[in-house]
Amino acid sequence: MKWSQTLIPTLREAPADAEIASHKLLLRAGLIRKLAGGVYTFLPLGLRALHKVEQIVREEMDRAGALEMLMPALQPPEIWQQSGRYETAGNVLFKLKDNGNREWVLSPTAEEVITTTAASEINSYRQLPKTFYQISVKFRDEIRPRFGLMRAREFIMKDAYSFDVSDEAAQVCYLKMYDAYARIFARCGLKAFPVEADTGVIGGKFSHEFMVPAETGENEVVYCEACSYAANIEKATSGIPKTAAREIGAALEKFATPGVFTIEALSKEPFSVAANRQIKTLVYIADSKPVIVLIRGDDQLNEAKIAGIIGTTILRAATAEEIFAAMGAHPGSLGAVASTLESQQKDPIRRFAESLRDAPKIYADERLRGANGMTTGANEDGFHFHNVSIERDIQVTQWFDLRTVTAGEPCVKCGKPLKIRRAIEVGHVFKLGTKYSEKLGSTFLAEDGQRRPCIMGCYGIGVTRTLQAVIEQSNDTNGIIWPVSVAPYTVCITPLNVAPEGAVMKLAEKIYADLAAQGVDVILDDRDDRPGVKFKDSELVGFPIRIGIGEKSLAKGEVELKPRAGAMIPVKPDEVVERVVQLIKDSTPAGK
RNA sequence: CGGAGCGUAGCUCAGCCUGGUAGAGCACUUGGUUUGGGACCAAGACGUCGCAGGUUCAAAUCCUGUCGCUCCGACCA
Repeated sequence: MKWSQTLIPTLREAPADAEIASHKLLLRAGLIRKLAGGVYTFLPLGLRALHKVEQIVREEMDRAGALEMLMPALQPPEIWQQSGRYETAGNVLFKLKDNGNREWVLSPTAEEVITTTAASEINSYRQLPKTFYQISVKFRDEIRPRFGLMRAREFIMKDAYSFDVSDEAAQVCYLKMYDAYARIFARCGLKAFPVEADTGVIGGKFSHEFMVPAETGENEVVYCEACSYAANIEKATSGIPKTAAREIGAALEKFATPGVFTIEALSKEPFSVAANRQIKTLVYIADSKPVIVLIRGDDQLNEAKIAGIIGTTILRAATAEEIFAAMGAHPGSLGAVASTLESQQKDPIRRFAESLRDAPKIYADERLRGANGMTTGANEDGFHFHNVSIERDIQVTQWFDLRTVTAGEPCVKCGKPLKIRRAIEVGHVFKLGTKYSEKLGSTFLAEDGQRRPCIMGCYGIGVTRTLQAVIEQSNDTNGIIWPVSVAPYTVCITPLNVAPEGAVMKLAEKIYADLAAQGVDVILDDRDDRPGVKFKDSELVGFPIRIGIGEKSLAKGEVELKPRAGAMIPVKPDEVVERVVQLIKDSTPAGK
């Protein structure tokens, strides 16, 4: 490609709405342009890079035996109602109406469609196992799109779905995909690592996310350097000890705490109750019903955990008004001690609470199990209790691990201190089980004559996000540093004098033709611009290899081979093609 | 959904407080000079000052509404 023939609108300055390095570089290097919030056009150069990522994904999916297909992005809402996700994923579903007022949804993933297809086309164990995938545009109604392609309303995702006859067979599929993912990210030049993950909206039993470490990532990962443990913070647990029991079994003691509404205030004079001897009482609204969550005063609730336990995504903190209606006291004085909770809730003015048939469920963190001598709100404004024994005084519905792990806690596997770092989620693999196959009727007749639901798995890769993650992980002050595997062009030839009959341009044209003949993706910067402009642009765009040709070096019988991330190598003109081909070979990971 | 900020040339922004002829740099066009790290000179083109309404003799500027964008928050009672 000749530079003058394509469109590479580089910018000296980044648009003001770009925050992170990769987003700025995508815009400055002329790869994408924003059409609206979270909606982007891929310009020619950006599309080339995107296609390279897609091709790597395609090759590895094919290698793993998955079958490519293409499903509609525009989908009828009925199948979403059937799976139950019309409600549970409702906050991210784009919904629209056609001119006949019929409703449609724009697909964020395609479990419903593929399961519907499998239901009608797969009927026998003889047809299994099967894994299908597609690379297509997806939609999410993001509350707050940001960081360019990282969190967009419209994006490209590879989604794959496996159908198996048994858990054992599904496990084989899962591992195959897991391996394929490791290969894909390695080929993209990404340092991605798998972590245990929460299953979120998709649902299912078991999952891993593939994470790219980055300060600007929107996820936090808990990991152990001593052993293999790594988990999304939404899922992570630690070996932190339970609250130490105290010897005494003293009776409840109510005391006045006027103006004290925080854990911190209660930990100071004159009360001096350490945060780790307090019980924090939180109220959430899950599917429009209040639930009470208890956690130790010095711990943080992990909302993803409680949402997972209740099995809803429609979970939010209750407002002060809702809390008073449900509890009969205001935040800061709440408590779940049985007697007070009951008396407050029975108060006739608590209409909201009365409208609920059942008392709110009380979920407590495991770390509080067996705790006594604790302090918590009396569920009466301005009062707290001392000497609370949680098992004696509070009717806990169920115990769970609900707290958020913090750095330095002992690893749940090996006991060494855990670390936490930020990361970008680029891939996600799930074991789905029969959640969708049961609801949408994807069953098969087994060898024994029994009809059973398929065991499913699903596997996603954010293709556009992966592209941006590559840039986020590989750039410097001058611009992008593309790995060869996803660079829009591998080689940029930069003649410093573009006079058509000059020796410089003639040599440039020859090297260009020779490289192209070798199958190298090469671009020739034939613009009649000053050298500085051309050098800056080639570094901003980040081509892995630049071949500089100018009168000065040519007089010495040399051209300049400049790897984007390395030092300049003088090379004889008739050796340059060979050297370039070798460089490309050296920088391509084995196994391709 | 709550709070804050911003919408002026393709991009970065000034002008707004204190109402009175629409600005700069970069980019773009033409001519000339220059030519190994984002050149220089000259001439030029590019704006319903987000949109709608109001106040006023007069609105980019003040007021109201609206749309869009950005940031913070929407666990830590």
